[in-house]
Amino acid sequence: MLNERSLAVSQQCAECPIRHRAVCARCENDELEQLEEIKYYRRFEAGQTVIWSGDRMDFVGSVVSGIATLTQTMEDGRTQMVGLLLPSDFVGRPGRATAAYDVVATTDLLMCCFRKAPFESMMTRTPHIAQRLLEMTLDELDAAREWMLVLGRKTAREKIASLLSIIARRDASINMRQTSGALVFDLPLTREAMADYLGLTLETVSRQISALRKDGVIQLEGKRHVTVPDMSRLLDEAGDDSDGGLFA
Amino acid sequence: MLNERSLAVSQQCAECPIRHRAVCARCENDELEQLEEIKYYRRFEAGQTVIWSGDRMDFVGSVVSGIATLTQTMEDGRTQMVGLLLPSDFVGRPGRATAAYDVVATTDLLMCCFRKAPFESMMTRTPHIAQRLLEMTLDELDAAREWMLVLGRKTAREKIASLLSIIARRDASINMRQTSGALVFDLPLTREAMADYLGLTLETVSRQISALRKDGVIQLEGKRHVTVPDMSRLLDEAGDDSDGGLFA
DNA sequence: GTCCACTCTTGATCTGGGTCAAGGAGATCA
DNA sequence: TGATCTCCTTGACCCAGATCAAGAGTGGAC
Repeated sequence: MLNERSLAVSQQCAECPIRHRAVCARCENDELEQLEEIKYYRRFEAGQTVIWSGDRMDFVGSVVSGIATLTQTMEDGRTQMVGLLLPSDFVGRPGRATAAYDVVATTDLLMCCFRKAPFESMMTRTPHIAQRLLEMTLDELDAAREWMLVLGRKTAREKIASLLSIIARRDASINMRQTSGALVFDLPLTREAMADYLGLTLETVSRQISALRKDGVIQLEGKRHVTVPDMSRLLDEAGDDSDGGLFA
Repeated sequence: MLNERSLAVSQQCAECPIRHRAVCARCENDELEQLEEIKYYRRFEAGQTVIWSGDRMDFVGSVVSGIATLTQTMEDGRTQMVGLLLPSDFVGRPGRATAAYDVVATTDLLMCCFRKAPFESMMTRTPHIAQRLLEMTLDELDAAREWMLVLGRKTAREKIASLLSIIARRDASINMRQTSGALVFDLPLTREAMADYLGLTLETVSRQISALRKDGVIQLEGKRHVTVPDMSRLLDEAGDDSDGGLFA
């Protein structure tokens, strides 16, 4: 998941948000070289599944560009998105053989992968890599818990506003497309994907977005291009007291 | 959060589920002694707050006995429980100065704490402690994501059944109170706490528990003492396809 | 062009769970 | 033997969001 630390890292390294530094910003050159040897890139088209829940997973890696989602599905088809993977976010779990969630590319996606076994052995030899992964995992845990509040207690309108704030903030940090006070960005998700993230139906998502537009909280150009004239207004709609600490 | 690994650990060490081994089962004796030097116990009564969200947190630790909850609260009073801390579960975050959630003792609670600064420096010197914490954190992350599905997509009845399965399974692992095929345990939470965990109101929790009782899925003796005659029936009600991987 | 597929919007209606309200069942204390 | 408090149950009613249904853009293929 996205957070301030990984954003900072991704800004350092434009070509590849990882350059192994998202994995470990403290690595020395020889360690980076070792990582270099076991890394490879994988490219996915929008809509492609990166890995299915339950599949054998013999790599770990992180997102270079594009967006992927983590989803869980019940046997009757109900699905819940449990994570949004943005550039520099880490995927995979050292110490586990199979994937726990479906990972799907929402947009065209480039991933930087490391074969799991050598990555793990490197981890035992290079303590600060484990520490770095621990920090990242704790950030993700916080994000997941933040999202539990959204799912459990917020209204549909608040949920939409929460999601828009997250995307807006992430986009502002990465692209710096601010002019005046307004934030402008493109929604990287369909209404259905937003619904799966928010525990809503796509109709409700559509209705609430329309309502926010009607009330002037956001402006829409087409279906995906969003302008937020007043970010604090949006945060207010999201019901977030604190401005900090929230991310995807 | 509870999981199979930490359960196994807690079974090894009856007196104190940690004995530092929940922190690291691989520690050598001299490392254990170092931990011994910086450890201390704290005792809380049922209902007491261990720490408030935003407070300075200068320790990490884990639960020895009793149950605590992690909750988030919005300024209008809506609250969402984001974690249930059972014996051997870890609390606190290396590298962060303030608590992110309210931690409240639900029952009388004994915690084994370590002062944060020395614990952190020990962590950098003892790589497998960081790895152990990483494993535990990844387990918690999985649990949080599992819970996102519960919060986002399950019905009230399924939510109750999910929570009961978790508690039943945890209790079965710890206390081994199985006779015949039935599981028997006491609910460690009030209806209100269950509601906060499940994103429901306490009235709905009460109604759904009554419904499950009426339908023979569970039996109740008093308000808290539960018998599950057929665990697979309960799991079925919870809508869980897979039996594994679920915990609090 | 004009199909077709996909995504999105909007309306009408229904319903699960929230809200409000009135007790009940145990505890603890005097 | 109540008095009171906390926790829980149950009923009546209501509403936010689900469901069902009917289009409206939009864009690619031919």
